Amino acid sequence: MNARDRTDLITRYTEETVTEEEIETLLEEREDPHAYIGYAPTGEMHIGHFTTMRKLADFVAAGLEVTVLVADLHAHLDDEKSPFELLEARSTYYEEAIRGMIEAAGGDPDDVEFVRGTDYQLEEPYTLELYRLIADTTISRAKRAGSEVVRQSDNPKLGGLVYTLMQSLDVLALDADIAYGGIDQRGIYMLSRELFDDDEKPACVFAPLLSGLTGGKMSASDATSKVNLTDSPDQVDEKIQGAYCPQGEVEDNGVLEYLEYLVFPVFDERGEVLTVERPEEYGGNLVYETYDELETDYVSGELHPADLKPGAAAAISEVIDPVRERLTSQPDLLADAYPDTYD
RNA sequence: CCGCCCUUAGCUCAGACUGGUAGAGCAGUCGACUGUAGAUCGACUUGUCCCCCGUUCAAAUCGGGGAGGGCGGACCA
Repeated sequence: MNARDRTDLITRYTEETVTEEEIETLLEEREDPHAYIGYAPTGEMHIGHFTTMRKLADFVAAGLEVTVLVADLHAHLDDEKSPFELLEARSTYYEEAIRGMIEAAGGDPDDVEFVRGTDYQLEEPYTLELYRLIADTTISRAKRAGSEVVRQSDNPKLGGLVYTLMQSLDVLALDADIAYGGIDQRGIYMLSRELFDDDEKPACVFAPLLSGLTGGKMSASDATSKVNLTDSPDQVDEKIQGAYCPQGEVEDNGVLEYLEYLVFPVFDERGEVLTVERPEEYGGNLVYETYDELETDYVSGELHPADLKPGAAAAISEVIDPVRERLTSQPDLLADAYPDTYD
């Protein structure tokens, strides 16, 4: 693969790349540039995480060295979302879930290096650099950078601001050439690019954030707005059945987005196609090899939501199935990480 | 260290002055209408009124103590 093809692979199904030229140049000059994604082990992982993780298989295929940072300290710094005592259990669960997602997406988890925040964030040179950033950055600048990521409240703690600076610094600490994450991470990595020299600042790749199933954004606090990795086929079916899904409309349509960014990319990797069962009275079954074909039928009205939903639910279940199996076969993982939910 | 304010449904809050079986909006659940969902109607559900003690026939409400949160003052060789 040449640099151009590798760049295309790295940037496909993404929301934004900063900048494509930088990435192509990087690939021309270096054999195996280094990409990283960080996750704070807070709440249970869901289908939105899966669409983001799927890309790591593309990264590996494009010849990037890939690191996943399990940012344990960040999970506590962001409004104490994870209690200090649970950081270890949640980090273990996150790593296992992420391995499962990479494998389900057709990648080999062993091609990815896992790092914990506490592996390097508690000592020099990291701490010293962090203090310099703290001294150098205004409160309003840090607040703006982290506003889409850090939990907002009337009485925010300092943790949220330190969180933002730490994540900006992680790029350097991990020696990453490319910072990857959801588009919500944009502000933080733009701060990174602003703070550091040209030869240190990261190129960025951002994944789209999928709409929630209830219309609008996916919400951590609303179980019906998203499919969890451990949802049974029946639960998935129930959630998709209840999803906001206006006929012919693509806007804010979580069901279609799940298909575009998760189901079809994974099916493509596995060599599968999507079958939509439809009663004879409405024209009989349909088979789709690509998302574009499906969207065209949906927009034209040929494909009705009531027929799409069961087919989409089955396909989603099929995609998350290996991850669900992996997690439910180790019940202690979730029980230890979320004792209040699984007692 | 001192002073003041706040704590009521999943969320935002009213009710407290003047004690009498705890409310609204949003959210949620269920029906109707759609070949899905939403929207729109219709119905329904929701409580340790932060905790303890006291006064009273009766306390979310009054008094005392405590916890958590917020704001301000003072100190600053």
